[in-house]
Amino acid sequence: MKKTSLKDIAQKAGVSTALVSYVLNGKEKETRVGEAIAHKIRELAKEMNYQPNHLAKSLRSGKTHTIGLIIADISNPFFANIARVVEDEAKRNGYTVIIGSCDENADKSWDLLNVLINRQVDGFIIVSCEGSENQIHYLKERNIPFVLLDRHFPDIQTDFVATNNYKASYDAGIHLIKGGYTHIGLMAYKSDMYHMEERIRGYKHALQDNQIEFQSSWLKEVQFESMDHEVKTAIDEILALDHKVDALIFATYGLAINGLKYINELRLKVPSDLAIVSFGQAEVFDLYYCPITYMRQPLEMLGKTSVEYLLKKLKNPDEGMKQILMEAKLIARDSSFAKSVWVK
Amino acid sequence: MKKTSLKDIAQKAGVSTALVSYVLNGKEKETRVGEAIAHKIRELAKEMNYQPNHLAKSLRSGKTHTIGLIIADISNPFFANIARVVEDEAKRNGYTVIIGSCDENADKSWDLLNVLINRQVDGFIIVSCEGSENQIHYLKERNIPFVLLDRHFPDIQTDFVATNNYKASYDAGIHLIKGGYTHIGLMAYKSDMYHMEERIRGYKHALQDNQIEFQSSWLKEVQFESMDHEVKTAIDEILALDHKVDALIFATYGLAINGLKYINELRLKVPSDLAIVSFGQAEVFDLYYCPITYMRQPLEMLGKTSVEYLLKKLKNPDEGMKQILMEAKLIARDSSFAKSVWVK
DNA sequence: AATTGTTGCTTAATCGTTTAAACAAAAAAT
DNA sequence: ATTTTTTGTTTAAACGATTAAGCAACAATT
Repeated sequence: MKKTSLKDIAQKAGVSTALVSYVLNGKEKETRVGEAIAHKIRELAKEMNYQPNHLAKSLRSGKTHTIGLIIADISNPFFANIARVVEDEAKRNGYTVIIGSCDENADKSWDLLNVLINRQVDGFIIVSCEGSENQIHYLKERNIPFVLLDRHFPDIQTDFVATNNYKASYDAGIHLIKGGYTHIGLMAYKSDMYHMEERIRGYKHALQDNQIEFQSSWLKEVQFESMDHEVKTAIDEILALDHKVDALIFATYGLAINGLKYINELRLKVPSDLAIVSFGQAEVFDLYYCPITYMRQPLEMLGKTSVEYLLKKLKNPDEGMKQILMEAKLIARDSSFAKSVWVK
Repeated sequence: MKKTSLKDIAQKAGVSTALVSYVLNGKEKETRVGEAIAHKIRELAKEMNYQPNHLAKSLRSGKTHTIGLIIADISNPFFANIARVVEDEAKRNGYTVIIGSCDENADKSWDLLNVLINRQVDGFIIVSCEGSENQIHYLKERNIPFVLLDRHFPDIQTDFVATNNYKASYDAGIHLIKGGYTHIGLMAYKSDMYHMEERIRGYKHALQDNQIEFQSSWLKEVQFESMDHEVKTAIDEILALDHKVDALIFATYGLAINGLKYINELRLKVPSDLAIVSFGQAEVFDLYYCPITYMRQPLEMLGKTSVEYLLKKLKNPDEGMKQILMEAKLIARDSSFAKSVWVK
């Protein structure tokens, strides 16, 4: 049983395919299709369960109503959730999303980009990974519409939707300082990505603005690929210091998970031995015996806005560049409970 | 700058599009294309950065090299991970995956199915949700290839790849019994789905085979939609019983997360107050102060095999039905530490 | 009565491929 | 020298839709 096509309907109705197309696309008025025949066509279409062939439509129109979503790391629940938001929002607008994760690997990202371009996606939403600047330039050159999500490149003029990472990190620092912590560490990725630099910058400024001198031994930058054991070493180190750290900020979800596991192994008490604030968000943080304070990023808004920007651009390619930084919100939990209260 | 098409190359080379197509598809031998011209075409293609238009190819061939993956609940990390496996395996075989989550809702599943059918996916891999039997019948009637993943319907003859849930649940029970636990509860979803029934059946048999009389008050079936608070009530109840439960099996990841959070709130000690074994798997279970014993399902194998089955079916639609049940493996951790050891 | 306008429909090109069939020229066999 | 075979290439239809342009038939206007 083959799928019914316009032609099948046309044949059965004894008219040309043009008429059928007009009617089923609601163009009967403009194109002056006869009342009676229009009715008949609609009947037949329903009867024969006509479903238009997207491929043919797309080939003709040059629009696939498909968005390519390239995500740096889909195993991170923050990104997984944002992907869901993007998918839902796109669906609400009649778009389908094809998702790909490049696992923080620029080569993989290239492959994905090409596969999706060949699939004629109308545009991209991209959570960039390190070393993928050339890909952004490529898209710009080829005039393929795209919006950067969560991470962007300050040196490249693009549309983007991201979090104010400087501010978020600054706030995290301030929160701990206000809580009476004075030796505050930051665990981040070793990376040239702007969002990571911003998180480091915000952290440093928070210390500086409160007359705490930043110690370079407090900042631990670990490699994404060898996170598992580098995190352990880093924690060992910051705890062995003279000016031993009493609070630690994790700059990403992955670091937090690894770090907390190890802190568990060490039988350290949070927050008395070590206070914690983390980026990223996941129900997981509630599972820890002591709920984890974290920076809540406006996940829904980020996802929705990125779709909105992209769709606007698809409708009107000449629209101006859109850039927005959204604020994260600190969710205070027990893991950063004020030292001033429980000390003494 | 428009994309280069076959025609563009043909023009520049001064030949017909047919030749170009033959050469670029490696059919030069069968179709006897001249050595020289073939070379020239290949050169030009590279030079002009030719990328075939997938839409046109698909329209012509009737094959999109795209798989629709419908997942009951993508926010469950087990499913999220299996989705990644499916995606990777498909990519390795030159297929693209379009993922949709129906959030355990049969209507949403219908929508997804239709969207994807209109997009002309070649076939489906489906993690079914409750009440979606009609959709399976629909696919069978329309002769659209598909493979059920993780969940299947015993009353409908289909290809499927799933876990032996009966055995897994039985093993979970046996493990606890051997550990000296005698009052064992099971928290499951209220559902007609076969995989859930099997998990209940396995649990009951484990008790029965060890002369423990099953108490209906030990089995808690909660609604997926109102899981948050129903789980709490359920835990309250099984702890208030005369024959109070000393161990609890969570039949899914979502139940475990909610349950463990609440157990934390109650300040119950695992495993001394309550031992835990859970289905589902996630790094999260390591984060709990007391690592959680769980049934590891062969995630990689499940995903890969489902792709393999589907692709085989796409190549040869008449191939026989393939069904396989894989075994889960119990990963013993502290949360189910043998009572016989710590109780004097 | 000739012109113009309106209505209702068909024709045919197009999107970018694939591929069976046709064709012409050269080479081989009779 | 004619026929057959081989070789290299082109033609054109097809996939399933959209849509500008064309064409009758009839009605309305001059």
